[in-house]
Amino acid sequence: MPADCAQRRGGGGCAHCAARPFSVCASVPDADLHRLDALAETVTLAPGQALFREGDPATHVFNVTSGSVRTYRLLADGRRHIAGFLFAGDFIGLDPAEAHSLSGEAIEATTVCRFRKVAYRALMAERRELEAALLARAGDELAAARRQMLLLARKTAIERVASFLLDLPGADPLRPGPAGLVRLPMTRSEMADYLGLTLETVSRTLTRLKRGGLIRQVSLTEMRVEKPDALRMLADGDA
Amino acid sequence: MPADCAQRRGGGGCAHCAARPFSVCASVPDADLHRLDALAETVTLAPGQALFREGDPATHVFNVTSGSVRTYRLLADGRRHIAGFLFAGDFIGLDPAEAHSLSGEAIEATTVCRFRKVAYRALMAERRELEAALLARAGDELAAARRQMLLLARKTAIERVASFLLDLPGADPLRPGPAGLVRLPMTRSEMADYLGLTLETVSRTLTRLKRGGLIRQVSLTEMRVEKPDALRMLADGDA
DNA sequence: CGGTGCGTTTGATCTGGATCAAGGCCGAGG
DNA sequence: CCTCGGCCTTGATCCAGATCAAACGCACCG
Repeated sequence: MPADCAQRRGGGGCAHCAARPFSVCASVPDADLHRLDALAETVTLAPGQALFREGDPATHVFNVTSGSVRTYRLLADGRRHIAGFLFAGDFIGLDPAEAHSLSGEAIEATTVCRFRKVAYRALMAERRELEAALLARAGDELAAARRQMLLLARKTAIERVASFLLDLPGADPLRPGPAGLVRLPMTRSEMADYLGLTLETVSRTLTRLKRGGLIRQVSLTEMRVEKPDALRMLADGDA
Repeated sequence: MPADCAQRRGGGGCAHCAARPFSVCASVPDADLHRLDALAETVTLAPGQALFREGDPATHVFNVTSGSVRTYRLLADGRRHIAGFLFAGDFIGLDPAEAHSLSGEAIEATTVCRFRKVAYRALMAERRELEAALLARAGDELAAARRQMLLLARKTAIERVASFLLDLPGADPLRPGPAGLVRLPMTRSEMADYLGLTLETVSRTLTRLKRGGLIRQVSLTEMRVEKPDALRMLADGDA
C-alpha cells in the first residue's frame, strides 16, 4: 500500500460520516448528499505524514474525519509556529490563495475527506447554504484567531496552558465521551510551538496545574480537568 | 454638534469615495452604486471616540474611509491586546456573531461608512459578487491573523517592530504617496499592545533601527524606511 | 511666555521564561 | 530481558524584555 493513500469512495459515504454533524457538510441537506459523495475522496494518513506543504498549490479543500492534524510555518532558522490543531469536523481551505501558506501533517493515524477546489467552488455556487456555512466558518475561525493572538500577546505561561486545555475538544461537557477528559495527541514541543513557549515551560506548567489539583493525568496522552471553573478563571486572567 | 455624528448621505457619495478602490465596495459595479448609496451612512469620529464596544450588539458593518481605528480587548486586570489597526479601505464586520468581540475606537479624526447589517446581508444575497468579495476578504484577514500569530509566538522584539513597519500602509512602494514613508498615528503604547511588547521596548527598538540606519524619523508621527530590503530580512527572521 | 500634561526616550534593575544539562519513563525491536 | 531512541520531567543558570524610575520634548493654554 502506498504511503499516500487516496481513494474515490464507494457510494453513500457522506451519509454515514461520523464527522458530518460537526462539519460544514452539515449544511448540505440529506437529499443532496450524493452531490458531495460524488466529489469526495478519502485520504488515510500515517502519523507524521504530510497532507500538504507550505508553498504547494492549494488544489484541494479538506475535512478531517478522524485523528488529528497540525498546521505550521517555519522561520528560516528553524523556529516553528504551529498555527492550529485540527480534529474531526474541522475544515481546511478557507484561504482562497493559490498556494498553501502552511504545512499540514497528521499527528496520529488520521483520515481526511478531500475535494478538488474547483469542483467544491462549483458546488458552492449552486448550493448557497454551503457558501453561507463557509462564511460563518471563516468568521468563527477569525474569532478563534483573535483569541489566540490575545493569548500570545498578553497571557502568562500558566494562562496559556489553561486556555489550551479548555479549547481542546473534550474539555467542554457538551461533547461525546466522558466530560472533562482531554486527549493530548500532540507532544509537549508541539504544544509549545502553538502557545509561544518552550517544551520545558509547558511541562513545568502542566506539573504546576497537577500539583494545584486543577487537572489530573489519566494516562500519557490524557488529562482530566478536575476544576473546570478554576481553570477557566486562570485562562481568562480573572486572577 | 453631537459627539456621535452619523448622517444619511446625500446622493452619489459612493461614486466619489476615495476609499472605494481599496474596499469591498470595489466589487460593486458602478451601475449598482446607487444601491450602496441608499444604505450608506457616514459617521465622523473625533480622536479617541468609540465606534463600538465589546459586548455591544453588532448591528452594523463598517468601512473606514479616512483616518484610523484601533480594535482591542482587555483582560480583567487591565492588560490590553490591540487586535488590529484599520485604515482607509478596511472593512469591519466579517464576524457573524451577534455581539462585538472587540472594542473599536478612532485613533485620530476618522470617517467611516456604516451599513445596517440586515440591509447589507440582503444586498449580499442579491449581489453575489459582494458575498464572494467578502469571503475573499475573510481569507485575507485570516492569512494576516496567521502571520500575526507567528510574529507573537516566535519573533523577537526587533523582528516584530520591523514586521510592523512593513505591514503598515505606506511601507510598500505601490501605494500612493511618497514611497517608504510610514505614518504612525498610534502611540508607542498602542504599538506595544499590538506587538505583545511594552512601550519602552518598542521605543528602544525603534531607536536601534534608527541607529542602524534602517529607518529615519521624519517627524513625530512619520518614519522613512531607508533600507526596505534589510528591514524585510529582519522582519522575516532571515538572519 | 511659563506652566502643565501627555507621550517619548533613556537608564537601572528585576524576572518569567529560555536555555543548558541531566536523568527518568516507556514502548519497540533485537 | 536488555538496549535503544523518543519524549518527558526536573534542576541550574542565563538573558531578552519587563518593570521601575527619571528626565525630556512639545503641543496646548491661561
